Amino acid sequence: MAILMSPQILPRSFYDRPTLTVAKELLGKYLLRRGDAGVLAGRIVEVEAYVGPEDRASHASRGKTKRTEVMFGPAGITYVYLIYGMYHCFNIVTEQEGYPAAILVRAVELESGELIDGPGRLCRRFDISRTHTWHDLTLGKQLWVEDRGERITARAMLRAPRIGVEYAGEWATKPWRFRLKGL
DNA sequence: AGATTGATCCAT
DNA sequence: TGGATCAATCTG
Repeated sequence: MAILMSPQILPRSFYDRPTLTVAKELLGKYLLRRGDAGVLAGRIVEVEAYVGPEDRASHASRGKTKRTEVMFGPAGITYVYLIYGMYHCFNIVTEQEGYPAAILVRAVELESGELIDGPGRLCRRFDISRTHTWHDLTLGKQLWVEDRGERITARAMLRAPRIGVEYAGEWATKPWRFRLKGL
């Protein structure tokens, strides 16, 4: 007998684990955004992990600054930054407080089937901007992530180097991008 | 391939 | 305080 699972808001304990584990498990979860027009849902289909103070691709690799201190914060909060003066990028902070790590959400699939491919396009569609940084995703208000019971196997995902971090030397080659196959 | 755009960071 | 840089996207 199948167990029907009602959507579960991901708790802090989900995010407070090794970032690569959280990144893989975020595939198939749903990003939800409540706005004036109702609730928009997107199935997360691509993410990238930024892990620890040594990761030279990570904004946190040059230490704690006003911008990056959120990456050192508690798991389950958001880090949203502006890139190239034009686009926002939405990240989820992971691991224990004091350890800088986050996951960039790069693509989602809407319930209509439309693919929102790219972090800037995602933030534009979901109306996410820097004002949402430090938002707590575990409260189910405005912005949260749900488990709807879907499980993604390792062979259903593509693993590849992260995009746009060629400056990061050996860190640029780490296969810390995860994307569902066959989109 | 080149333009766009402005917040951020550090030193020239 | 100036200038290089940038976890992207669009247009050609």
